[in-house]
Amino acid sequence: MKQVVELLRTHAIQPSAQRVAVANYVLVTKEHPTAEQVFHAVTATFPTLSRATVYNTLHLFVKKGLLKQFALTEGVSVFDPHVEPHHHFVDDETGAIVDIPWDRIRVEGADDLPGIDVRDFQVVIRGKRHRRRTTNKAT
Amino acid sequence: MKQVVELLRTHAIQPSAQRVAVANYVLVTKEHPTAEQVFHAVTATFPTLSRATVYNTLHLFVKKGLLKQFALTEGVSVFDPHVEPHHHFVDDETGAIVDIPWDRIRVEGADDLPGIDVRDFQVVIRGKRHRRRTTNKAT
DNA sequence: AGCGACATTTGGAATAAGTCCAAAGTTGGA
DNA sequence: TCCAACTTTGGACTTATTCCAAATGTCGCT
Repeated sequence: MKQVVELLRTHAIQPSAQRVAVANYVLVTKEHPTAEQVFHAVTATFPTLSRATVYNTLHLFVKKGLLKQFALTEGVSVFDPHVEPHHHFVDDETGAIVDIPWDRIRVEGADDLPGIDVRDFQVVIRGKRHRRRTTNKAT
Repeated sequence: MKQVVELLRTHAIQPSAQRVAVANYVLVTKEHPTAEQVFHAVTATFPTLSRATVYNTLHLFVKKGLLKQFALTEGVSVFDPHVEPHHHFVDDETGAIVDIPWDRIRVEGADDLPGIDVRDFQVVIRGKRHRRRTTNKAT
């Protein structure tokens, strides 16, 4: 908890109560929440928090490099505290988003495209998670 | 023009005037338009077309396999008549989206992830286009 | 402790993208 | 011709997000 305050300070962010509350959720989660989900999660413990502040704070964290913002599903942005390069899997059935480690996938040629100054890239995978592999037949 | 009617028929789509008008734009463009952009482009020649019909038609085309829908920029979907697997480059400065041929990039390991039934994947590249090298083309 | 300057938060209005709906229009085939 | 199914439409509604001006909080200085 306390180290979040330090983390914000080292990123030149004033650690207001609201920002600390948002940080304590969004900088830790692996769920790739939308802004709305952040709002719901944080208002549980900080009921006076406003939506506008959630948006302000998320965008500030993105600007300061504490978060990444991704467009992986239609209509909404999701936020991810995992700021190092990595890939994403999107479960078509549930909408769940899962990080895929950078080294798990080998990509060749993406940063060497004519006329393009590549800032970053990632592989986006869609599909479904399959049921646990067991020797039982479940039907 | 006429072959669009045939194309719709072979995909079990009744070729109404509205659908043909939308098809003549969206099945040909390389611009990755949003629904709103389709609406604007097509109402230029078919002024009575409604937004609802544009959405209905785009979704129908997606369902019938004539279009792909992608979430590449925040908040909006774009539509792409290029339905074969390929990658995308998104220009950060202009928002322009450009297809990258499948074979231009080699990806290894994306379809072999534990617990995941991969339906498809693509590389999404972000950056900016750099100055054109003496491409002379009439504007 | 008080003050001013600045930063931050807030609720609500505004905007944008998309969905939903019931009524009206169109069409193909018996 | 007529009808049942299909298609289109405008408008209301929802959801995500931005914008704004007022209120509140913070900090350094005296």
